Amino acid sequence: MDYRATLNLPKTDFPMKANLAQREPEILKKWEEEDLYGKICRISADRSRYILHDGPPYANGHLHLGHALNKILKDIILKSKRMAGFNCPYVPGWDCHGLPIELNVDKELGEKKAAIGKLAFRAACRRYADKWVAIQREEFKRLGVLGDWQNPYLTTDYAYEAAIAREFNNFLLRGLVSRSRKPVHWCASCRTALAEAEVEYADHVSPSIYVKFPLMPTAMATLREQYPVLAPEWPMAALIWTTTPWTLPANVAVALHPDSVYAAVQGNGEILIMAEARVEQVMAVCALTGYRVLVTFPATALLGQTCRHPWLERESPIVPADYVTLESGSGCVHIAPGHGREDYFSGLKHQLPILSPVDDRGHFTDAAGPYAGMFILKANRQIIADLKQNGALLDEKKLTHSYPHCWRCKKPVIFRATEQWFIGMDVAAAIPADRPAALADPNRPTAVVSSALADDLDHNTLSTLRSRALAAIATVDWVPRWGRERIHGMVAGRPDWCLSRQRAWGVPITAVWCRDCGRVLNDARIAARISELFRREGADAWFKRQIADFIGPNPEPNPDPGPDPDPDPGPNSGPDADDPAVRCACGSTDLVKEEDILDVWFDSGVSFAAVLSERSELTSPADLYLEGSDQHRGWFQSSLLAGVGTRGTVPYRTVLTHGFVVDGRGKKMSKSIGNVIAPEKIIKRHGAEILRLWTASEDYRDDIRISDSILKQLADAYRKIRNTVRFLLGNLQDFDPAAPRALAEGEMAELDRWILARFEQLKERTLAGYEKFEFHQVYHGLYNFCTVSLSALYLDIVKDRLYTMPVDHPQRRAAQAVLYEICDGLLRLMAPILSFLAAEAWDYLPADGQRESSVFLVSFPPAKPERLADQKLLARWKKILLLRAELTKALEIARRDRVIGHSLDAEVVLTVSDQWVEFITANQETLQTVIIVSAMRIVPPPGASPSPGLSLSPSPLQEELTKAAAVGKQADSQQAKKVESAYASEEVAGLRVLVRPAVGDKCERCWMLVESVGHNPEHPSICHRCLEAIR
RNA sequence: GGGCCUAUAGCUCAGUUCCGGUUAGAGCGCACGCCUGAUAAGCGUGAGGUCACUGGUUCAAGUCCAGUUAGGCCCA
Repeated sequence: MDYRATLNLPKTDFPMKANLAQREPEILKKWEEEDLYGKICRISADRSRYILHDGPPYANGHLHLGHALNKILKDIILKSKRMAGFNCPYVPGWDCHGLPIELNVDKELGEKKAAIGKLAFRAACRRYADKWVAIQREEFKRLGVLGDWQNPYLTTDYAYEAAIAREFNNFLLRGLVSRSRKPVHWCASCRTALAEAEVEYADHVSPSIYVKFPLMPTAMATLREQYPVLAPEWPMAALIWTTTPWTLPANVAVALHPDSVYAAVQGNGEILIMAEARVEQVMAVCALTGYRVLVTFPATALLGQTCRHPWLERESPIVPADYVTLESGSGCVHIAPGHGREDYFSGLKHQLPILSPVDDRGHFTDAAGPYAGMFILKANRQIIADLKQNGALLDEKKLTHSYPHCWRCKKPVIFRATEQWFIGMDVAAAIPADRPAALADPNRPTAVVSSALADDLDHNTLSTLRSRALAAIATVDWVPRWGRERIHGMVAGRPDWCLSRQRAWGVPITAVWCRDCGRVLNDARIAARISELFRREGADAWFKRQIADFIGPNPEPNPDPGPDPDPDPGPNSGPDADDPAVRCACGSTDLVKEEDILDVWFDSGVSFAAVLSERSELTSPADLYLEGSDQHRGWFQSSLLAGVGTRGTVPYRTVLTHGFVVDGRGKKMSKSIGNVIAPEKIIKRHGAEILRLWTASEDYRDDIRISDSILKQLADAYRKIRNTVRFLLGNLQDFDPAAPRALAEGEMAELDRWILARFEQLKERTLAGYEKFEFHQVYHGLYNFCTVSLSALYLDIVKDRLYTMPVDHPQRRAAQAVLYEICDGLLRLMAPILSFLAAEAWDYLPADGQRESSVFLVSFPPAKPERLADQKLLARWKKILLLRAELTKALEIARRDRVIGHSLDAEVVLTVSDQWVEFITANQETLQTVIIVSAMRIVPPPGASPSPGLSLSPSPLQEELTKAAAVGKQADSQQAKKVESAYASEEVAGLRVLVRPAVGDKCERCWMLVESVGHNPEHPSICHRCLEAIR
């Protein structure tokens, strides 16, 4: 008879093979069709909100792994928060303005760009950004990220552009914005400013000259006082080296390295000051022989003194600068803040004037005196000649070196100071007090920089943006904790925020200034008009419209002004058709609008105002910002400054950062190394689910590695989890979760109660992991539970009960109830990470009539802490598992020795020391079940007298062993020898284990070796237990 | 060059938040075996670590301190 058919073997349609590349798109389609995200929002509408505000990725190019990591982390957090009972709307965003898009559109347009005009060019940029938003949106959705993909926020939305202008003007009105000069890369041929990305480095031949800057009399006197060897008859000069003679007219200082030693070198009847370490080389280059180092002294001896410009009546103070190098030159550096980046910072630090007597075309202006009108590179020669003539030149050579060139016209570029717009970090200004309530009001008027602001301006004491931002940093929860140090250091040390870019694609600096006096108009009425027009027409309005539309009385009063939230506007509160035309304080009406473009960091920095405060489903401040650690310099900081500067408060409560994706050896990914892995490739090969698992599996606070072998490992782990779930489902095919439970929990088998306790521990660990954003803890917990607790232990053991017992046997039903609860709970716990697996398997879980249609509509499994209350249970199992480990070792030895194959072939005979006797006797049945053998007996140790009260076999072990060998079915002398050497445990003192073939025949149905097999003539090949089961 | 951070088996992580305490653990992978009623599955056993390196504090250091090396982010 075929007894196989009488077993309850697992059965399920849930496929073993995931085939994710194909299945995932189907699941996504289903989510979209049933509007899963919308459903979740609807059922959680009245729950308390948890707002994760999306930092907008840049709308350019396909996604890389960094994007995937970031968005998946966000998705895991949001899904886990939803399942933990929160209402979590997710509005994804994109950063759509800025240079990279402009450059790419430039490339696409080629020659045409010049012809089409600014507005058409901006339209092309908008189309370009829209195209990439559409592409990236699909790529993000493919990762299984749930969100309001139909209504994302784009920084190019008209309302968003209006918000950017509004917030800029908010800064302006508070007195935080100013104009001043700053050097930028400038192409004199294209007559335009260049960004770093537009500069290419190539070899260039420059003059290399050493120039003397005579010390002023006081400086010489001070030095001589300290170092009398410096005789008064010799003039002294600091010797500087430069490759850009044309910057000398803009010289305002000479810098020394503050920690270096300088030398006074005598030669040619004069004394030259230079770094001691450079003397030999400089003298060699300048071919000066017979020189003599008179004395050396620390730089401090000269710092604070002054020298004289080589030909101008201008003093040049001697200042310290860390960037002075002793690798080249003389150790004395000529400083022209208008023509160099480092020079500029020195200028700011020492309050030096920023001179830049060079016009758009690269010609000297009148301020350059005798060189006015000359092209700067041509003027080099003249300047050198003049220096030579007045004796200031020590040496002149040619030098070939790497020099920046314009990417388009390939001509060398220059550094030139131009007027730029800044937010001042240290300006005393009317920064509002921290009043989050005002921010949270969704009805806050947006088109009007209104009475609320006027109120702020009146009532707040002045403070600086830097001090307020630093104070605000302390109120935020930074995860990991060092984020606070990092951003604090950056904010403390950062220069003023340079807002202006000489570009075309972006929101303009919406400032109006007076052509006559240069003053910037600070007028709330103008700000309000700008904001309103942008809202209707986008930022293009600035370029499309005349200035009168922004400054004059509103030319076309809005026929539908909308609800006025403030019925009694203050004196400065909005457009009014009766207002007279705006004038500058100087009386002039000759006003111009600025055409520079705002830094894109400003765009995204005000996203809290443009999105969180504007959309009814969102709130500001957000609960969480989550980005890569580079954003301490970027978005976290721009948001901080924008929030503090305009609202007096930070737009986030918690900031979570992740590291960067690196390759298997920990090296950063770069095209040139060729170690870049595209997410698309991984999705095609393994599925997005593996990418999600990868995101969860590593501790993302550090950099996270990826490689083929890591992916393979994760794919293996996925398969293990999937198979475990499949096995659970297969054993639940005949289970009705709605039916009354066969056994109360207290009546369940020891094994069942243990696994439920383990599951409880898993729940605790998992929920804590989600709570702390430590998803690798969640992953390891889930995975270990599946492999160790379930697959290797509980499921392997409980198979016998599930397969062989009668369908309705209480013990079998009890096991199923356990499986059901665990399967249901596991799917819930894994859903935020293994979203596709959880969603797919959810549909195969037996329904109880109340079941939600998607795992994402339910909560995490409820905690049942009472299961962990029984400390004795857990302590008992610690011992049981320790014994199991020892017994399986003994079984393995027997297997190796060909005594047994399957563990059910075995009978285990063991002897233990007194301290273990009681425990093992009491748990004998559980132990036997746990090691899956056919029989187990406990005998006293050799020579021991039987303990009273214990039902132990009285025969000593040795006797037992001999007997066992004799009755063994295939007993022969060789076998007897093997059997004699019982395994002695090292872990459990006194434990000796004998493994031998079990007595009896193998039951064809349950595979146990039982003496009752053969007793029933009708069913001679099965045991008594199975006989019961099939009746 | 500066700021912040990281370093535990081949891989991914634990190692009891700040106040150090037995022989440093897990899973995977690998090797060897078992099973053939989870089967392109399942089970078992085993081998893998100078806790990056050097020095210091201490009775005692993976853990605390300093430096070095390698790597990452941001600046210069």
